[in-house]
Amino acid sequence: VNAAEELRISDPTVRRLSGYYRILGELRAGGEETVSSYDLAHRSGATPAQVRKDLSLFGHFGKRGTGYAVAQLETEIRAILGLNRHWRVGVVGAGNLAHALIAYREFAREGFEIVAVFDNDPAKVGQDWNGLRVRSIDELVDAVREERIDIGIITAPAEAATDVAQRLIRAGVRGILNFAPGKLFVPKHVSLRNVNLAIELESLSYALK
Amino acid sequence: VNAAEELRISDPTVRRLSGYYRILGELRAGGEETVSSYDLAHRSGATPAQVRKDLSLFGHFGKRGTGYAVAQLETEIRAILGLNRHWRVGVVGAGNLAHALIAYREFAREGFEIVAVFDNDPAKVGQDWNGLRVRSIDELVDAVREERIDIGIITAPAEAATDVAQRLIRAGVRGILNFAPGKLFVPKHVSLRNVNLAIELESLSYALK
DNA sequence: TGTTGTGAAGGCGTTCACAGCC
DNA sequence: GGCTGTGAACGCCTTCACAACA
Repeated sequence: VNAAEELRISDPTVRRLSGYYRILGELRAGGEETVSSYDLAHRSGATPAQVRKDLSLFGHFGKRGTGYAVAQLETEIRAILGLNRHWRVGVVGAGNLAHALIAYREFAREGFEIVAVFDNDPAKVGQDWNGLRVRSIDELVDAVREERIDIGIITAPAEAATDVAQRLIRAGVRGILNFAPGKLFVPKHVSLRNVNLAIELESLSYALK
Repeated sequence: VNAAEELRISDPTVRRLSGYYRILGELRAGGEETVSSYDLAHRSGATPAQVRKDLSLFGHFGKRGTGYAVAQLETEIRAILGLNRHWRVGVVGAGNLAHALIAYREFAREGFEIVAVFDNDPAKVGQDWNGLRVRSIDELVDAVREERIDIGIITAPAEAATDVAQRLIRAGVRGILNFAPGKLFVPKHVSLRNVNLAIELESLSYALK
């Protein structure tokens, strides 16, 4: 019974699932075979009821009196999150953040492969980045199509972000992860996630004041 | 009239304020003197009612029929967010992400100064990073106290994050921005913000599936 | 007239509490 | 006895709608 296609799942739920998924990987590596909603809750920062409700939206994965089978639940969530396929990713902006993303082990492990890097600085174009040649922004639209890139990550500065997003969308990417501050307008068939480091630090500042 | 000390302000509200603040800076640079809740809403992705409600939690900043005075509102929000003071920041984990943070112009402009970098890799300790000497993790507690560091940023790998957080807390930081996956347990006098890149990409993956 | 400030209504996610099942 | 699955209650944030006012 999979209700995913019918039911609307909230963003917080999806983000928690991602958390459960990581924990399940650790539990499996540690030899655990079952886990209760209480344990998952404690490790993830959620509540037991929350864990059960989140999982029940997608099926009946648990056994009363026992809990959830670690390996099976991990497989279920992998499928729910769409991690049992390969995602081809392009990064725009060949700076330090791009370097950090390319080096990030977690990504490759979950099926996100960075297959292209772009920059508008002629001095950077042509450089070798972990085996990838940095390409010009002018090649972006064609390259995204050729490389069949699904997801674009914008690490370019704010001034360039709008233009970069338009190119990515024109080239047909369906998802964008944006690190530049400022609002991007995207058509509704494109999914957008924003990570704004200034907001994180400023909300900390507010809490500390 | 400042209700900040009495009223409980929600996290979403604070994050939106941070967005308004950035936009106000742009408007001022563009020579705008007033702005309406409609305009701020459109530029930030909120709704006009939301903008007015957020601002009304802290005072009566607007003029009916006219809108908000850009420069004045910017000053108000700066004070609300605690950005009219200097925050001393330490980064733990001298990798690519740390490089990106140190190079990030936005931070310095808003009063966040990175004054120390730490790593546990002997090969990195002693290296020069934009004028900062990379210090050993073993120096962390003493250095945080000496340098009067308020905020710690954890860019270390997941395995090290718990230990790093404990050291930061023992040394007396009041805020932590954590980039490592996994839950950190902090006492309630310490504020914690998490940025988890895997969750961002996986929630995109879910939306695209 | 144009726009703010705000009580009231609405919507949505979380928590409760317990029936159901192993 | 232990733990899941879930309808109902709750609480919180958002949106509405309009009075107040420049």
